[in-house]
Amino acid sequence: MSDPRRCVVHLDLDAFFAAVEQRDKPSLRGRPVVVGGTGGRGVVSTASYEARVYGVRSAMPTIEARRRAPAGTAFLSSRFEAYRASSRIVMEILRSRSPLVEQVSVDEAYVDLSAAADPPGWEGGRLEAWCAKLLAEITAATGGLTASVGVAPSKMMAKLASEMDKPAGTTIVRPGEELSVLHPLPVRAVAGVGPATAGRLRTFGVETVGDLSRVSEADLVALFGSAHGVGLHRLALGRDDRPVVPEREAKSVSVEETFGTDITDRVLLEGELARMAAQLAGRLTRSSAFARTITVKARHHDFSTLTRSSSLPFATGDGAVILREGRRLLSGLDVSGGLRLLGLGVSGLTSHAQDELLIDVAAAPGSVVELPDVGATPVEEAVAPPSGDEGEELLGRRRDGWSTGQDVEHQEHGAGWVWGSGLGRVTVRFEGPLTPPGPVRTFPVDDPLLAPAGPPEWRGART
DNA sequence: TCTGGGGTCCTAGGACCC
DNA sequence: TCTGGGGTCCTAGGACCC
Repeated sequence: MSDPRRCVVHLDLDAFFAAVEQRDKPSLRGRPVVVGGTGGRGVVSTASYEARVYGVRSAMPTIEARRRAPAGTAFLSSRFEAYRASSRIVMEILRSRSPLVEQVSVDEAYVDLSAAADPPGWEGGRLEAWCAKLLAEITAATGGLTASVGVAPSKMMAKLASEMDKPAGTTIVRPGEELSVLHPLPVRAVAGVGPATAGRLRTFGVETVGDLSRVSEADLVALFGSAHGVGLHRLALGRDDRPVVPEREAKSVSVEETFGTDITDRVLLEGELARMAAQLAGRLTRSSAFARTITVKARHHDFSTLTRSSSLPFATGDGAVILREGRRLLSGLDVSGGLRLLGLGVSGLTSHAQDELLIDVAAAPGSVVELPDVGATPVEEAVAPPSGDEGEELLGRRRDGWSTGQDVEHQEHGAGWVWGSGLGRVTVRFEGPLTPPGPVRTFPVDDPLLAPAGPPEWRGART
């Protein structure tokens, strides 16, 4: 069993993206809201609880969600800036409780309370009171967002506990109670058991974690390999001593895009590659990182996906170098059948550029070392000119520049959000987190009085 | 139903070196 | 001439997670 002295908290913000939208858009409160890709190939990121009633789920194609959801459901594109702002507030609150906080994603974190200055302990009702206070503080500080929390002696059990009473619930699994909670659950509850592993286990009659716990470690290793097999065996027995790790260094950075229609035109694809290379270079620069390995990813019309990668003899943060490698890798791929997705990534990250001098020294005397033209070519100039409206349309981008849910500011009507756009018009609802539901007005898409805006200020909202 | 975008970790084979 | 074993690096693909 895991160390009973450990006390791990898992916190999960409830329907996070949708909840932020309902907070910031009063007319959507109490109504079904679906956040995610709104285009033909989009998928759902988050559905509000009102939308889940109709069977709308995360990762579902948006097309399917539109079929299931009732009329009047809001389909919004994501506003990551707004979600990050609220996430930061929540993470700060968690860090005020313990120095050991591991942020898993924008809406999820572990806290190791064993490292806290004044841990509440398992006995009495102190832990319950501690959780209630935490959740109340989060709700107050975020303008009404709710979270669910689980507490247990290990990460796995804390996470499972946080899922048992949603939304806004608290579940505590005390030392010694783990197996009675864990074993009745389906195998999918174990971290690392996805559709493939669950499917293979089912063919052996293994349905629950209890079933899994009765399979020998040797059999699991034979089936799933050493790392996965050993891990499954331990977790099924409730043994989980994975530490709460505050900071991890990124191992790779990537950008990818699924197009509105499959693309066969290499000029268009190289233009996309250039955009991605510039984006990657910017992200590397901002984190003072350099990369040695470049990877191109391509998905065909039939969803088959392949990657091609190559490692440079030096680390680079230069978009032109990344782009040149990317183009070389792309040139070796067959795109005649059309690509539905193109991606570009870098890995082998280091915090310093291994400058070419090192390679020079390492090279045999007299040999010629081909140096990269570091920084010589601005990425934008290294490719064909932007593809124009026709290209944008093929790529599946909005030509009018407005996305549903986006924050805007109108010089006469004030702050609002894009309710919808098309046919040269954009409709805006003028309301914000601190106002009552507001009126709707329609403008030409190029109305000079209308401009994109940052996330609205919600502090002071009544909860 | 027809499948996003950002990641992590693992495996396996081949090259290469000692 | 035919043979070893181990270690590291690289590439490709797949499972999984949020």
